[in-house]
Amino acid sequence: MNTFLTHIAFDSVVFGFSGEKLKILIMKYHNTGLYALPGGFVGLQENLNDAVRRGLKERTGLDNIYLEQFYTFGDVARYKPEVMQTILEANGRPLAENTWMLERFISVAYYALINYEKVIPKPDALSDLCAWYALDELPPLMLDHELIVKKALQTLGENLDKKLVGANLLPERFTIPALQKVYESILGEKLNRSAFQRKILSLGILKRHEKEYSGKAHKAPFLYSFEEK
Amino acid sequence: MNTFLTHIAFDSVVFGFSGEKLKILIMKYHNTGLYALPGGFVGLQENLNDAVRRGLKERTGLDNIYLEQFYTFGDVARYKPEVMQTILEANGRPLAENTWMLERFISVAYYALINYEKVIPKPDALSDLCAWYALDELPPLMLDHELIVKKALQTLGENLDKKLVGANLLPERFTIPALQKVYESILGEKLNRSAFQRKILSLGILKRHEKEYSGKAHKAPFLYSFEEK
DNA sequence: AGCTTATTGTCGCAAATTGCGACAATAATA
DNA sequence: TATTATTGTCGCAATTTGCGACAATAAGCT
Repeated sequence: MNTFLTHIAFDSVVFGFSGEKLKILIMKYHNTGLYALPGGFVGLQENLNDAVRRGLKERTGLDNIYLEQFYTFGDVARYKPEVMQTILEANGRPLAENTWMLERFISVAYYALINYEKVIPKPDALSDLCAWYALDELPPLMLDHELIVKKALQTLGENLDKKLVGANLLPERFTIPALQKVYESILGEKLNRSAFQRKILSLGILKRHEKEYSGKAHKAPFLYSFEEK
Repeated sequence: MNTFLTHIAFDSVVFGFSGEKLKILIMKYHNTGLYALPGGFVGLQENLNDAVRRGLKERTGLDNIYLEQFYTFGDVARYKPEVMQTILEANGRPLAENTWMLERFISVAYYALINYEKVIPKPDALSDLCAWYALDELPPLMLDHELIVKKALQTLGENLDKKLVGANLLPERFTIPALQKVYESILGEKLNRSAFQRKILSLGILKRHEKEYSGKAHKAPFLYSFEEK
């Protein structure tokens, strides 16, 4: 007996920021060469959002992740049973017990923003790799996962200014210039430095701390964190 | 044998504008007193978006409707099999053949914007009413449908300025003051008249036509339509 | 035909926001 | 002490927005 809802899956686009680049978590399935977004299924008695958080916890070890649902993909064309069959066979899973996984799925997609440094990605039972890939160096992804990534990035860009979501990609204390680099990678364009600083600070939700001495030969920037309230 | 995907439904919040008020389409199920959003299920070989358009066509008679997916509701708490059972029994549908309808559903929600005048709402086989209700005079809706409406309105407000989506609620030719009333009902606030006119016209996507003589004792406004290109 | 009323199209101006360069203030190095 | 790279701010022009003023109607009323 199956313990998950049939025909429903979720996929997560997990963003992190490192080396001045935006990266996402990608899985690689055993013995298949197939790359995919981390995803999963919804338990019979489990809230959809909880299922996604459970999946993220398994992949990253983190609770309390910034998470947004952005689109549900439901085209027939994304139904390719031979792909799932390949994955199951490569893992020695009997098809007879997993026929529900060969049926058509609709996938609810979420994006997550996390602090890159806090994560040690963990593969699941079917995969031998879960790792960061820069957005401009992604391997070919299976099914429509490249489309999902594209739409995630677009939605993230549109939501950037609602509060200060971009800062979820940085450590708890961060500098304004670092935040600007996050914005620039998401939007794919350079922003004016002084205008950016003025705009961010005018939101009035950042608290200034000590300076950060990088060891480089120039003025040290201040560190900021979210203001508690 | 069931011809729809199990565990997946869709609901539509169909907006129209009439009498200076925002309205939505609401169904009433036979012999139950239950009010609900128009919705349906996805055929085994049917794209999700196409299923929603099919449902809208059945309810409104219209093709080519402005449609946006805005959220997928997947909490366990929205699973109330007794509600669906009540509806089926009130229609004399044998439960034995419809057990899939008593299982838990995840619902993908869409909002549609249509020209009120072009629609003659049609009930479906299970309902005896499909009619317009002003947003501030809605009957109590079943399950979480009031939450769905609330989120639809919120999303619509956030997307109002992307192009000129609000104009989809008006006839092909409309006046700027009429458009302003649409915006005001969606946003729930008064807008400055001259600033609104200037902003809308500055988008440069409206074409001016003849004046509209209302028979009232004052200057007649110009009619506009979307510029073709 | 004038006078009145309600509403529309525009304009002007002040206030707020944004783009962009200038400049002084560092932190480390030579 | 001079040099270099980067940061925090300021000033100013350009753009956008909020808001009132005013002329231009369409029709009703004497």
